[in-house]
Amino acid sequence: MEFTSLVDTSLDLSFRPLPVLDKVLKQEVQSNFTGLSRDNMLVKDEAGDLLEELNRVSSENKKLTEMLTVVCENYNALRNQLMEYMNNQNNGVVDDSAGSRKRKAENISNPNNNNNNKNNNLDIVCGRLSESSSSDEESCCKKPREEHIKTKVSVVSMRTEASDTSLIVKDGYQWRKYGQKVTRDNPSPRAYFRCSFAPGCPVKKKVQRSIEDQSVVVATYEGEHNHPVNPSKPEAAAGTATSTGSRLNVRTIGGTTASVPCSTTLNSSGPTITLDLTEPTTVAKGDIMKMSSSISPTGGSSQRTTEGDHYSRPEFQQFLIEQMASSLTKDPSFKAALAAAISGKILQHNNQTSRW
DNA sequence: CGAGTTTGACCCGCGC
DNA sequence: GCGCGGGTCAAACTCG
Repeated sequence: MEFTSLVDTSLDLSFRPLPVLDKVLKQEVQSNFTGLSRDNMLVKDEAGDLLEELNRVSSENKKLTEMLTVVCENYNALRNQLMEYMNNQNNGVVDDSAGSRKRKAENISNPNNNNNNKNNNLDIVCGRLSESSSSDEESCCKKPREEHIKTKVSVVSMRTEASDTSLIVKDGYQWRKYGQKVTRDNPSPRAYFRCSFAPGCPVKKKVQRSIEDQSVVVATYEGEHNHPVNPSKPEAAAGTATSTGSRLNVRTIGGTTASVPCSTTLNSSGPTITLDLTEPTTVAKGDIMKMSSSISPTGGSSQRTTEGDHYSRPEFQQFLIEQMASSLTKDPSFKAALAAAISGKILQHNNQTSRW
């Protein structure tokens, strides 16, 4: 969805006063000046001062307008960059498993097996992948792709009941477990899940209990969903862990953090956000949006939610715009500058029309 | 009966 | 080249 399609965030400072307003202003100015003409001597000094003041304010307004233009340009440039980044994320989703390896033995011994059929299906779904099947292309694109995937990795840790041995993290999506492995560095097994809600969805997640705290389940998400959250599980979509009552910590691989209306903690792997979800009331979607958009002034650059695609959702974008608008309108200096710019434009316009 | 889970085997990258 | 370990596959099994 086009970001700009929601709200035109650009500031239109070009002055096009309504004819009625223009008339009223002219009358006002005229009456003021006719009133002043009665006492010319006294007015001359004041007029000189006022003109001086007017010139000063006008030049100030000019500067402010220029600054505002620069700010708008910068904002637009940033917005374009953001759009580009988001488009890249949406379009550049690569299923690293699909175009991938086929079992050598199976290919030799049984070339018509199900595995081949599966890969063909995936090639159809993710047309991009079939293009990259040649080994040359694969090798030359390997590094950037890996880097790209790295940017889409997010980690979610969730505190569960100690008695709960399942490795289930309910997050609104439908997952299919395809493997489990005991890793060397952690005695608890790691479970591998693939998103099964939409065919061809490239997202995978690994779930493993924390080595430091066995009651904490750490889920690592890779990739980005190419479909919305499962609508049949709205409670889970809001980030609620339903099974046992739990706490949810969200952080990105980059170690960034977010200021959210809940407690923040520091652990060995960096700052994390703890959402106390043990309460029976579910977290509203709006709250998640708030959390997603509340960027810590001290923490870092960005914060992604569990799925990361909240950014591309219209509700989030609307919320972001509202936040930006409200922060601007709450800023008295911005309001003063805007008022001065507008009044300057009005005066400038009056000067021009009075000259003609 | 279909969808999901379990689990042993296999693949592959990486370090030595 | 070899072994290790993480990741994946797929047949067997379970469950609703």
